[in-house]
Amino acid sequence: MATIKDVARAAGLSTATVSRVLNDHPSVTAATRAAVQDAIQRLDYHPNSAARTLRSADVSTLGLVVGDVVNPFFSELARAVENEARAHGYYVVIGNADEDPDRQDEYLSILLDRRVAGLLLCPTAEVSPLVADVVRGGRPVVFVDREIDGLDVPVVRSDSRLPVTALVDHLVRLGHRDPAIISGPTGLSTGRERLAAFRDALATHGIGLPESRVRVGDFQMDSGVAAMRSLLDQPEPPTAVFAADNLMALGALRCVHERGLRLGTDIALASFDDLPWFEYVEPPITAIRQQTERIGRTAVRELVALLDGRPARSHALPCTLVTRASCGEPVPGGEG
Amino acid sequence: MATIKDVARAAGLSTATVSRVLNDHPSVTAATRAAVQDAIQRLDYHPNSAARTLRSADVSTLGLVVGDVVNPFFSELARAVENEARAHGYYVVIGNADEDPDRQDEYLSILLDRRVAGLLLCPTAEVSPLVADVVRGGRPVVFVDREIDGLDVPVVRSDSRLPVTALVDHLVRLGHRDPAIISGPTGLSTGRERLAAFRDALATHGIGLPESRVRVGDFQMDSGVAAMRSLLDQPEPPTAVFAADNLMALGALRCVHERGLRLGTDIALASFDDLPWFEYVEPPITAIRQQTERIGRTAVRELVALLDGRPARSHALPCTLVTRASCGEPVPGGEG
DNA sequence: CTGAAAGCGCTTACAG
DNA sequence: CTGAAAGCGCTTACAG
Repeated sequence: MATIKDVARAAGLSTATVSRVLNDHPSVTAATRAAVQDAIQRLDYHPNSAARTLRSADVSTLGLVVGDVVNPFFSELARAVENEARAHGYYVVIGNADEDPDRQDEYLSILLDRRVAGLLLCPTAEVSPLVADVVRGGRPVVFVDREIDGLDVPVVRSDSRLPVTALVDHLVRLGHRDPAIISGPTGLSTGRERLAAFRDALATHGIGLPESRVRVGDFQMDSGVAAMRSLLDQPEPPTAVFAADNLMALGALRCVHERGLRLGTDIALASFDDLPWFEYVEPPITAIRQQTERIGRTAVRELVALLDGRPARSHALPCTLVTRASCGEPVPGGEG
Repeated sequence: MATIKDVARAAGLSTATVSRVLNDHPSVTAATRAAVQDAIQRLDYHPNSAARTLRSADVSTLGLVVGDVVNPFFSELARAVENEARAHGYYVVIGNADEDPDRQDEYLSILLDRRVAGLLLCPTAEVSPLVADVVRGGRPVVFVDREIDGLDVPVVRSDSRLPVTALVDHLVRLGHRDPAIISGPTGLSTGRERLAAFRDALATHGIGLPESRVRVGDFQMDSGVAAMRSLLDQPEPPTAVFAADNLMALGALRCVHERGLRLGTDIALASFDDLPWFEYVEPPITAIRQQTERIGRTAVRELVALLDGRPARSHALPCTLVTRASCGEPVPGGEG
């Protein structure tokens, strides 16, 4: 692999000059610049970023470790992060934890090894020595979507309490007296919060949430299928199910179809996370809509603040309940 | 931040010995090891990985530049790539081109700068000097999903001809005499191939494909909405539309709903790319199913072959037409 | 405007 | 088993 020395030799110049060209230093003649660029071209030279960052930390790239790339919430988030980052002059390199704490840590250290300027992390586990180290080491980190107790890191996420309460009110109004939940992992803040909000809102209506009405999935599709089956296999199955993310809702939907049940009539279903196609299912699916793009953009802004030496703060962004017909009779003016 | 020197000084040893402890070198006394570990603890020392990888090249990571992260095809591909890569001992770092050739090139060079061992690329543009350079520079590269004319790079992709022909037969059998297509960019091999296959298959039935039956999108959702509107706004709109990827199909679906049309009755719709929720729309959507996971895994295997100094080859994997009801009356035994 | 030289924080033959 | 020293590929004052 060609090094800066090879380029310098090929161009008949010093490595210092080559370096200046690489870094767009103003004091280089156009001719010299051209000669260097030509040599770079010919040798297919790519600067070694390890060496580069050893001298001066690379400040052009942010790292994003996402919970699960195939989850539309995270891919939309990734796109928003990228767009906002570019507006600030940063690139984004993505690692996929696939909801696996070990993978998360691996990508964390890979990204760190590559000396990204800052990190956006959707934590996949509550306890990770690596994450704790990174944070305490003073590296610029912002959490997205999920937080970790005891770590003082800015978090940008949705506030689930209000919309979940609204959903429960909606369900109760439609006559559901025993709603169930397919929860996310209780080891994740989002899993815990949505479950707690659901339980508390039910309590308001004098409805309990016994074990027979709770299944814990992993935010991925298959766990939604399994959870739904298990809920429906009970002697007295629930009449309504709230899936704590879109992938588990998709899994639940698969189960409903498997069994030939009619959505909205035989069984009500609602999802945390709204997706475009929810509108086109028959009947359309009631969902809690997060401001995914805003979450991504806000997180980047807070990270950029950190990088600029300014203080960063946390955000809990509001969500909207979009009532459609999947929980029973359609509500007039549904798209609220 | 503490360096290896600080640790050495604190422990009264040389940096060489500290390094040996860090790398679990066998020839270190237990006592020495303990002393070093103690110093590391006290100073909260974290090795500088840039310096580390400067000495010993990192060969553990592959780069993947994807066409568009929010496209489920690519996110499923990314997951498959990652799983297969891990089975071979590699990590995968992802860059998102967002179907933008400039972004693609930027991520290409970022990944190259960061010294990935090899590259998986879904080319976003036919002409890219950077891509050509990389390939000619002899770097291990495998194309996924799309190929570039004139570049001799192994490609792993779907063979679209057969399934598109089957789809056209299906449409014609259901009485559609003027099917239209929402094509992908003709600057991309996938865009061109699917369009050509569609046109050729129609010709077989003595049906032409005039300009009024072709709209060109960019494989993203909004372009599907616009294309569908434009198709339907004609004096004599088509009775059937084939969207050349899932995101444009979703856009087309949005338009169908906007206009209050009944899918399968007022307008037929089929998609290249199958998605789980296509089954749950009313009526369910006919689609061409790619072997996405297999594409990803095969591509990694070919790249690994290249990295191991073995020859790599191209693959055109077969697809299946999954006929559902969105193009007219349901076909018995649809899931074929 | 350009070059010689020091040095970023590590690892690793080479000695002892 | 441990240390002195060279060097990985860059960048950047410091000269000229």
